[in-house]
Amino acid sequence: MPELPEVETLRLDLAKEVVGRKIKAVSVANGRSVRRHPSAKHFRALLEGHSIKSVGRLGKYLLVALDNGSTLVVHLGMSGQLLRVKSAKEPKPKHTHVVITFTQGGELRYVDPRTFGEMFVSLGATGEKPASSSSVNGAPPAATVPIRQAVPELSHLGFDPVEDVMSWERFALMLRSRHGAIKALLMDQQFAAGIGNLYSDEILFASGLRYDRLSDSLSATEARRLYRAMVETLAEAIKHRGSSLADEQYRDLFGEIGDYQGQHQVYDREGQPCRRCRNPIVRVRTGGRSTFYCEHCQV
DNA sequence: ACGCCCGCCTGTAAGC
DNA sequence: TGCTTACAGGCGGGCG
Repeated sequence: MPELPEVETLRLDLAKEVVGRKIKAVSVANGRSVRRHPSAKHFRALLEGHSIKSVGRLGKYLLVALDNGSTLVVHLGMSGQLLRVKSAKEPKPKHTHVVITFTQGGELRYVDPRTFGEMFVSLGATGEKPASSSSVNGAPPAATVPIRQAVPELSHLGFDPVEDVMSWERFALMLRSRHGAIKALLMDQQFAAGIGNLYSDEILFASGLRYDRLSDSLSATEARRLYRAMVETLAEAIKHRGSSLADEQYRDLFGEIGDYQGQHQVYDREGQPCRRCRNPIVRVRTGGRSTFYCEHCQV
């Protein structure tokens, strides 16, 4: 379940560890992880011989920019891990589907037991080098424009709550333009990119809002609280290097677990006392997934 | 437009 | 103890 904070933690470490490295070889052990390509060979050929220029992120997608203008896109799905190892001799974990070897030594391994995740190389909007960093005046936040040009496959994604700063008034307007349960909206990647089941529950607790409040029913104060809670909760989780739960197995680039799970107010805390009011945290199932909340603190 | 379900997957854990 | 079942849920697609 890596969500925005976990992917951002990976991005920050990748930026330090792999930028400037040249891809010597790529091996694919499970083609399902590169299913957008006609073959594993096709995927490999697009990567081999190219150097890594920078590492970006949009929602839950990692964007590894290469020196020829194409972008290696990585999504971890439910159980994906990206692991940086110094030596190829280190034992390979089960379900290691893709290995990228660098000319300078060391390798990057993509491990994903459930294969919900994927990797693919995007050639950009026209298959040519994307424009450097020109901004488009008006509506969408400028930061997303180059990314959307570089990776048209991700053009359906909404704003990134960490990268794309906006006024709470604008956010309130976006809420009012939709009708439906607020939790489902937060998790809708076409609305906001990067929030999943865990962080939507934490954000809603921090906002004092129930998961089933209708998005167009929020007062201006509530919308402002939700916006601030969204930005602050995600930022705090990034500071703590993301959440690792007992069953989930999120690991960072070095195989280490995150630290934010200890800060959780509601997620995976069914029956435990609310840290604010001591009433037990409630768990309900909606749309096939669990929602954790406090009946007293969230209205 | 929205809610809800399925299929895709494997590892873990609870239930019988 | 051993088998079966449920659950975890991101994402895309379908249906009502």
